[in-house]
Amino acid sequence: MARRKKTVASPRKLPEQDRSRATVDTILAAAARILVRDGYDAFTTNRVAEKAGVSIGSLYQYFPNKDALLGELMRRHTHAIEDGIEAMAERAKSAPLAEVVRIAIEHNVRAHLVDPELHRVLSEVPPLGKLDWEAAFTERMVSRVRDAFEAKRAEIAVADLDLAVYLVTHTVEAVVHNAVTERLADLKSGVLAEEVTRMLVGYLTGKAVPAKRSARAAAE
Amino acid sequence: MARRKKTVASPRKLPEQDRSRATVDTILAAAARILVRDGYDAFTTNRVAEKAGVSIGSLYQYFPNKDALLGELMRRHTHAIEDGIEAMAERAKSAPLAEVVRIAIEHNVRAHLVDPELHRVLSEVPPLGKLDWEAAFTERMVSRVRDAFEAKRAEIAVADLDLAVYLVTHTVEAVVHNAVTERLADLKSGVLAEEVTRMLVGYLTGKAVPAKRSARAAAE
DNA sequence: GTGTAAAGTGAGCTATTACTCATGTTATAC
DNA sequence: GTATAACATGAGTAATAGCTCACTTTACAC
Repeated sequence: MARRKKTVASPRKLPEQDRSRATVDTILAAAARILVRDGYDAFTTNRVAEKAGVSIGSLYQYFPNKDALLGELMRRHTHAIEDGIEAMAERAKSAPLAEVVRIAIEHNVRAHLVDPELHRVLSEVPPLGKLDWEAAFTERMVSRVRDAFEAKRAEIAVADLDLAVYLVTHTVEAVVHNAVTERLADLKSGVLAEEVTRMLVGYLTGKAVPAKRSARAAAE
Repeated sequence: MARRKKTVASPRKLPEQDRSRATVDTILAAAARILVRDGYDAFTTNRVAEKAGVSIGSLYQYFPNKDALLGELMRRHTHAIEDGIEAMAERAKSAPLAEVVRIAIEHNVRAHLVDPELHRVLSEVPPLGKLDWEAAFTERMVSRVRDAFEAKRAEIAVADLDLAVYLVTHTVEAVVHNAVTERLADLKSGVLAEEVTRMLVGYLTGKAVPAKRSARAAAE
């Protein structure tokens, strides 16, 4: 490392022609590839430029510093995830408690399955840290879940609502996050989501929730 | 960074006199302090030596490289935690399921409350990574919980025992880990442990677990 | 076709890091 | 008291990181 003081900041120059937009994309693609394949240690600006097939000069024409490059990578990944979050929040409004929990989990699962490896690396990256990035997801989830729980207060048997929100959100985040690398099959099949839902709803309502028979038939 | 290839390795020289043992302790104390207060970026060997009030030469007399210093820090912290783990495992053997879960949580809480800040930083450190270190705790917990669950199989209503073990261990770890920074009061008072126990036991047995009025929520 | 701005280049500067080694100081052995 | 090993020092080295800048090439406007 040589210097590291600046924060993210906006691109030094906004790409105007298609050529340069392509360059930016190439750089970001190379950055992601290096991060995923070789880890953060190998993630140097020179290496990114080399792998992207452009000169470092070009890289620094569009990214004022290393953190900005990382930041843009996060921005784009986040953006790719957030499509549909509003739709889910909407669905949750008029849904029963169990469905709210299920939706929260589903959303979380979806977020983790958009380029899972990149997601994982980004969440472990030091500079802006999990504290700035992954925590942002959790925080947004927390506030949505909070709202939903308040609306369904009557159905919830837990005395301390804050604690309930904390437990639910962090359980979901952690279980799903780890499942990406440890139980991917259960994640994709929905088995894990169903099990966690049962656990959380049971806890929240204070009543046992019977297991559905396999797969996840919606029927009733 | 200049070089970084070697793995942990043992001390270059074993301190024989009290003077040098004190030096080693001072170095480790400074290392911990820097990690906790200024983060991993500030954790350079020169800085550690400076803050410890010894020369870098001395540092490298007892630690063959930077990772070894970090490794020893982890070793000592781990050691401080593991006192009593056997006693707990023993207690768990003859305990009912609910008690097994509670003991697992208690152990985890205890582990996180031995120098909580250091614990957190160590678990986020890149080199040996959470993958080598914190995961080691979880893994040991996983295997103990597995054994305990198998012994109590009859009481457990969850079909997939593997999944149950996975859910329980990762929930405990994540919830407790985050609680250190987000809900320390509930962690220390035992409220969080009780709540998580209720949630997990309810899930495992398939029956709702009534809230106790233990600890601090007096009358009924 | 010519002027101008965008896009692209890469040698090299500066800062910093992990680590060495020749040398000095203190404690123990006898 | 002296020899010897343990302990301690810190200026210096090699590697590598982030980033600059003087310069060339390409595309667009007219």
